[in-house]
Amino acid sequence: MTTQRKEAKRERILDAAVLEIARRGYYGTTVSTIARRAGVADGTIYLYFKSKEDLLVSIFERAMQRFNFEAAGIVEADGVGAEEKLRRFVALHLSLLGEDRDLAVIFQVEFRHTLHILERLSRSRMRDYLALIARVLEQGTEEGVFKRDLDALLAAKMVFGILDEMATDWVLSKKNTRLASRSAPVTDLLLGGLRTS
Amino acid sequence: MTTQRKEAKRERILDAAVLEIARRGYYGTTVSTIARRAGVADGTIYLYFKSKEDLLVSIFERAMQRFNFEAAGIVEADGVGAEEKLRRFVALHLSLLGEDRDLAVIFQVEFRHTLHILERLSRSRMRDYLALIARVLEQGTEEGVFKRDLDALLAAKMVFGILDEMATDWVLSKKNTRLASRSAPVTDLLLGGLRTS
DNA sequence: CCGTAGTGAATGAGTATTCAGTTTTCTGCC
DNA sequence: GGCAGAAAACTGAATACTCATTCACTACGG
Repeated sequence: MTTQRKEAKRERILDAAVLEIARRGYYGTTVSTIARRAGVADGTIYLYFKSKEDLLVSIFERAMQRFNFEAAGIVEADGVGAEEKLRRFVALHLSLLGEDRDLAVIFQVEFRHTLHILERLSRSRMRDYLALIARVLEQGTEEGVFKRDLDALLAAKMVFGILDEMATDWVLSKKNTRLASRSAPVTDLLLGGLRTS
Repeated sequence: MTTQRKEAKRERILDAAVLEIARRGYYGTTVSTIARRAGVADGTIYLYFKSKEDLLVSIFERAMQRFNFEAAGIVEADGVGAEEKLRRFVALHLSLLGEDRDLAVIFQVEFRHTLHILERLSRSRMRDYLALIARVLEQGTEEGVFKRDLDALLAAKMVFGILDEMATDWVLSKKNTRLASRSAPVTDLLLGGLRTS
């Protein structure tokens, strides 16, 4: 079997897992259910993934790879100011999650299942993502547009916190709003704060 | 048995549950383990709680009652400006979680187990908590110190998002920092934003 | 001495993972 | 092309658990 065909099957299993886990939750989804949706036998799952948990982590890895790739494109753009980069970053985060509700559910809910999984995830790709935000903030202070005394990493976590809460709130809301529509108010608050200027 | 003694036993079970679930996770903790730590038989748990899930929800209810009580005290204080109220609110949130790591773990991780539980929780006490933040922001716009065009509820969610991320980050970090030490930078960013003024 | 509270072994449902057997794909040869 | 044999991929029923919940019985307090 060619590498390409194997890769495609792996993707099919991951897609099936995203769909089922988003709807029934990680513990509510059996490996059999995922296998059935992917059109393979239960045992086949274990040819591609070490365990059910490994499957969940692989969903995360695949998604974060895309997130980080796109985010890096924004951060590394030449001749773009920090403010504009931040604007784009916020829009990107909200768009990527807002365009795939199943994935959003998994990111906002299912990945937080146990301290153990959360620790594993946050130690990996998550760090890179936060570092990218921090880079934008550092650029901003260098340009003199962002405050001089900013702790870039801490501030990056706050930026992430806002985006994360927007996503969770959207996932939980029944209303049919677009997540990306919150880009502007989020950026405004981040840049200008609550105070009147 | 007096109501008081019954209440005390219920509290003991809740305390035991907080401790065990924080350490092993909800799914990693058996009802037997909780019973053993509380010094009661397995069956006794079911005299006080409908199910294991009800136990988790009861932990949330008990904690949120305290949170909301203390938060309401801040929001309803007479003769205090919105900026100062926000400062106090941030400090309160970070202190309450920072002083009880087990409870913090449960809040930041275990409560988010399934969409189902999260929905249940966010529809109840969580709403009130957000509403309290929103009230402070509204007061600020009325006073003219906060921006006029603020969507108070949306901004409240952003405030909450930052606090929530600070707490999660603290829970996941091995370092021995105090969560409350982040009060000042959080408040600064919220009030003044990233931009130089 | 009775009703309330508590007990903990038994139940029964659920399911991740394995593995002996089957099918498909690949390889080298005519 | 086509074919045998080997290797790789796949299958799904059986295994080997784990645990929430129940309930017949016991102990206790008023």
